[in-house]
Formats: sequence, structure tokens, C-alpha cells
Amino acid sequence: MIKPRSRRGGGRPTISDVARKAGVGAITVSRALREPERVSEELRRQIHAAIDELGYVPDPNARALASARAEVFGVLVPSLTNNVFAEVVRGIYDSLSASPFRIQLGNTHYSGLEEERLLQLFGSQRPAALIVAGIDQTPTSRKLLESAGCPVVQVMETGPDPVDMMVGFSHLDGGRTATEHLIGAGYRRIGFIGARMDPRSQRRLAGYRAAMEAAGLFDPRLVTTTPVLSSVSLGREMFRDALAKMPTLDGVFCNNDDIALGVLFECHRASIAVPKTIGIVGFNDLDMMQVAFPSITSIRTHRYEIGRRAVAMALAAIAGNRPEQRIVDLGFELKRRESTAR
Amino acid sequence: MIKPRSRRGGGRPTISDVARKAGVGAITVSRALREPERVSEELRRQIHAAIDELGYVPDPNARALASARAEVFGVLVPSLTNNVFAEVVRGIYDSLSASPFRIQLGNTHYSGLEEERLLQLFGSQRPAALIVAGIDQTPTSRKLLESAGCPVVQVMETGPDPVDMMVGFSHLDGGRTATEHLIGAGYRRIGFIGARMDPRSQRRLAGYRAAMEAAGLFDPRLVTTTPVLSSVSLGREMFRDALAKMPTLDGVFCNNDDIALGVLFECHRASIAVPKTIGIVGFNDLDMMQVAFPSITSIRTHRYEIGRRAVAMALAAIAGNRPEQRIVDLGFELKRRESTAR
DNA sequence: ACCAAAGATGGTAGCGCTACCAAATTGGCG
DNA sequence: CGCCAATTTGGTAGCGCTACCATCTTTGGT
Repeated sequence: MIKPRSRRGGGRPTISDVARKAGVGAITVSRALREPERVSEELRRQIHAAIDELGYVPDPNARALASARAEVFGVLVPSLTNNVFAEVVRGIYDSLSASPFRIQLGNTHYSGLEEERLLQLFGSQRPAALIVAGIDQTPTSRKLLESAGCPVVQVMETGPDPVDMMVGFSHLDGGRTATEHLIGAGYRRIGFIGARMDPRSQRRLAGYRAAMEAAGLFDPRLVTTTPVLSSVSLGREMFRDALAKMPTLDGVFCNNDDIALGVLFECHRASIAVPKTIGIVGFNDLDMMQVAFPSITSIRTHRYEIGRRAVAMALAAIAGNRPEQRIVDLGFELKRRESTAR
Repeated sequence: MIKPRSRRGGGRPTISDVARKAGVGAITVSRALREPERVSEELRRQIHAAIDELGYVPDPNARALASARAEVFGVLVPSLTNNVFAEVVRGIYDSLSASPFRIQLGNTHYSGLEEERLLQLFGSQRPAALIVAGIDQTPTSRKLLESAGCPVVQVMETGPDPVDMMVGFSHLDGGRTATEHLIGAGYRRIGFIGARMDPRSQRRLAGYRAAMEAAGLFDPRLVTTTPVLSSVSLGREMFRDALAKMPTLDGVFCNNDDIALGVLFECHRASIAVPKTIGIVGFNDLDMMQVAFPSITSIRTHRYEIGRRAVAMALAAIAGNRPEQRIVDLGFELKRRESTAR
């Protein structure tokens, strides 16, 4: 005798329950949900009535197993607390909230190994798309991405060799623009202060260096970096170090806004006039930059928009019309403020 | 003739491939992975060798379908960019990264309706546990949580009536402590400035009010609130409003640190002496509070630890030993700094 | 009126895994 | 030395859904 296993799922209604109640085949219910246009209006109404009555919610696991494709976007970022990535992620969530896609978020902690592990893990779920931060994947990660069998969007940066698609901007140009602005404002002994020197920060530094060298101002002693995670207090400390090393400093381009804020506070504390004695430029243009006193010049980046755009491109690719422009440069904007208005 | 469907999964090895290669039954492979102690060491070695050689990764969807339980933690927070929740989430991720559990993160945007929708969605995945921010779920959400059939941890706050478990602290006590500190420091016309008045902020306000009334200092005109999302620039604006409304203000307790920072910057801009003319207290004690000039007194909360603790409790409950202490109060700490050192 | 093409619906057979039970093996003890 | 319990392994039958194909209409052209 065949005894059906007592409903493991705790009695939640299944697609067959709906089918029975609506007087149709299970497959028709499935179709009514996924390709409504292929089912007559009449049946569609009956089916939806049955769904409402039973409170049926499709099981995403069964769906993924049967269709060999999960309605999941895998998203990999190096940090959850860094405001910049938080905004990218927010853009992704907002763009996906009305879609059937779920999000699988991974935190790589800026580690290539961790990225490989998570990519491996995410791959086992057969995601509908992958969004990863950065363009400096390890060879293993890159291979994993290439063989993922789904659209891949690399975000935050642009570069010459996308795995599939890219949305971001040039950090090198950003660093150069920031530095050229300081030079143009009359600053000469301009330092670079950078925490958490990930590849993006490295490229900002390269931009700084290019601008300084072009102006004949570069001096390696002007550069202060650390691999430590960025924070406002770290910005303060690093600025003190930089000043100790190079007392004639008259400007700083900071890796990011947290560092810039730390520098500003230290200037207040040490009674160093901003922008008169020292000019400060940040990166990302967080809300607080325009409120600070004096307000801080920064490179505005379009984080939220990057998230939205990445999803839009992935969605288009899933729908079959891969955007012809595979690399999207959203640029940046120099926000001139009091901290460099000499 | 039965023609096996061409491997939908794109040829990834399955558990049977591993079993064949290791010369054992599929079920033994399954066991070797989930309950290794029930499999002889001999076979375990062979199986793992086969797994490594084939590069086998279990399909979580198939696993979830067969076992009616997904290795997923559902996590619901009201905001992804608010640093406070970002830290809770980070604590959760860090605690879970070495476990087989994945995380399904949902953003409710402070909306009860959105919370219900996400809970419904998450429920359909049969998560191993649910972690939700706050204790003010709608009746529908509450019912959804109670019938989730898995451990549930409400985080960020404590309260009398947990769905299952709770980790947090008393926002009312926090608000009271902050306000009493200002009163103790000699401030009298102490304002409350609060953005994004979610239930937690409401309770901080209640604590403020209790302290002010106890000292005979309460005046409704001292309270300035808005439902708008909190930001540093908003803090600045609200402080200006508060000052316009009540020019004799000599202190402010801010809803959170962003607001407090906005207040500080406006004081700089308007040449209002801190702490002499105005005392400032924030809430959460973000890193920048101790770096600010003057440094800002704040209520330090243990966000990261809340995330870790919530996971620990859920994990214990899953393992069958539900912690006897179902409500964990992690408290807070008043950090006295220059902004109230009159 | 007839037939091909297009549209709507259903049946069957898995997707990859694990719950449940059965069978085989081992060991301890009277 | 046999018997029962404990331990180790395997077989079978689904979990809830969808891909694939078959079947049954309907439509329109000649």
C-alpha cells in the first residue's frame, strides 16, 4: 500500500491543491502564474480565485529544482557597513523589490578567497544573475563568473575587459580630477591619505599621482596609506601622521569622506585653518560633506544609480535583449565647497 | 524508450555521481555530509575524495525541497543604509559565514505592509530561523511569525511579549539616561530633535519626556520631530527650526548621531559655543562621535553584538536547546564627552 | 467542406535530494 | 553459542514544481 508521506510542509497548499479546486491541471496553474498570456482569461480567473482562497504561495525551492534556474540575484560586496556599498545594495534591492527575484547578498570582507568561496556557493544555486563589486577578481573567481551561465554585472568601476557587463566610473579619473582641483586652487604640497587600500583606492591614488606628476609636484613622502579599514577616527590619526612626516602640507586628497571628515575635525582641534592653511577634498560626497563646517569638497559618485543600472542591465539580459552597451560609465562630479575655496 | 532529460543543470555533478565514484549508495553520501558521525571513517574518506575530485557542491534547492527546511536565515530590517542596522546585519553575516546557513535579507523601508509582504515571501522558503528588527509588528506580521514554524528573534529592542526570543535594549531607558545626563550637567531648556520617528525613536522620546517631567522641565515646544528619513543635513535644518521656535534652547538630545552631527555643524556655522551655550547628546555612538570637535556625548549601543547574539540564540534553538533566557538585554552605555562638559 | 496552422490544456517524467524503513553487520552478554 | 540491541548501509518513494510532448480545440484559407 502506498501511503503518501504526511505532508512535510506542514500542510501548506501545493499547486495540485489549487489545480483541484480550480478544476484544471496542475500544469495549467503553473502556466497561469508564469506565462499568463498562454492561458484563457476564463481559467486564469478561476485559478486566481483558488489561489486566493487557499492562500497558495509557490515554493521557490521546488520551482528552482524543476526549472534548473533560481529566481535569485547573487550580489557580492566587500563590506556591508561601508556607506558606499550600502547604497549600491539599496539600489539593487529597490530595483528588484517589485520583481519575483530574491537577492542573495554576500560579504567578501575585501578578501579574494572569500569571494571565491561565495561565488562557488552562489553558483550552486544557479542564480538568475550575478552582481559583483570591482573588476579585480582572482583568476579563479573570474573563471567561476564566466562559467556561471547567467548575466554578470561588475559594478563600481569600469575597465577594459568585462566578464559580461559593467557599470561604474573611473576611479583614476576621479582621483586625478580631485587632485587637479586642489592644484588649480593654488595648493602645492598636497598629500594623499588613504585607508583600506583596495583596488579602487589604488586607482584613485594613481590618479592623484598622475596629476601631481603632471604638475611637477609629486613627492612620495606626501602619500600616507594603510590597509586598515577606513573610519573617521583613522582619518584623524593618519592626518596627524602625515603632518608629522611633512609639516609643510597644505592640502589633502582623501581616499574617502570618512577620512576627510577625520582630517577636518583634527584641523579644528589643532586650530589649522581650512581652507586657508589646508585644503581638503573627499571622495563619494556623502550627505554630511555639504553640511560640514566648513563644507567639504568631494567627488560625488552615483552609487544608488549604479545599483539600479546594474539590475536594469541584468534584467534586460535575462529577458533576452542584452544591452548593446556592455560598459556603462556613470561618471562622477566634482562638488566644489568651502574646504578648497582659498 | 526512456531518454533521460539532458542534464538541465548543465552537467554539474550530483550526489549519485559522487556515490557511484565512491562505490556507495547515494544516501550514504548524503549522510556523510549531514551527519558524518553516522558513517564509518573509511567510507567518509572515500566519499570526500570523490567529492573533491568531481567538484561536487550540493544543490540547496533540492535539499530544501526534500527536507522541507531550507538552510536559510530570513533577516528583516527597515533600512540598509542606516549604519545601525548595517552593523546588526554585519554581526549576523559574520556569525553565519562559517555555518551552512545562507541569509535572505529583506528591507522593509519602515513599512508594516512591506514587512508583511516579505514575511509572506520568506515564509514560503521555510527558513531555518527568522530575525526581525523591532517589536512592533502588525497583527498580521505577528501571526506570520508565530506560525513560521522556526525560531524567531526580534532584535534591537526588548519588550514584555516576545514572539519567541528577543535581543536588544530599552530605548526608553536610553532616552531617559541621555536626558538625565544633560539635566545633571546643568542644562535646563533641553530640546528633543528626532527624525524618522519609528517606534524606537518614539520610545527614546518617551524617555526624554519622562526625565524632563521628573525634573519639572518638560515643555512640548522643546520637541521637534519629523517622519522624514534621518540625515546630517536634516539635523542641521531641524536644529535651526528648533532654535527659531525656542531661542532660549541650551541643550539637545538627538534621536541619533547623524542628527547630532548636523546640530554640531550648525553650531559651528552660527558660532554657538558647544558645550558652553548648547549641550549636545547623540544616540548610538558611531565612531565619528569621539573624533568630532568637540567630541559628542552619545549613548553607545551594541549593534554588532546584537546581531551575533541573535544568531547564537537562533542556532541554539535550531540545535534543540532553546536558551532559557528568552529576552536578552544588552544594555547601553553613556559616553560622556566634550559636548556636554560644561 | 476540408486541412493545416495556431492556440489551449493536460499527462508524464523527472529536477537532486532526503525521510523512512529495511537489511546487513557487529558486539555484548547471559 | 545464540539472541537481542546497536551500528552501519542501502532502497524506495516522494518533496512541489516545470520541461517536454501529446492531445484536443479553434481558426482561417482555399
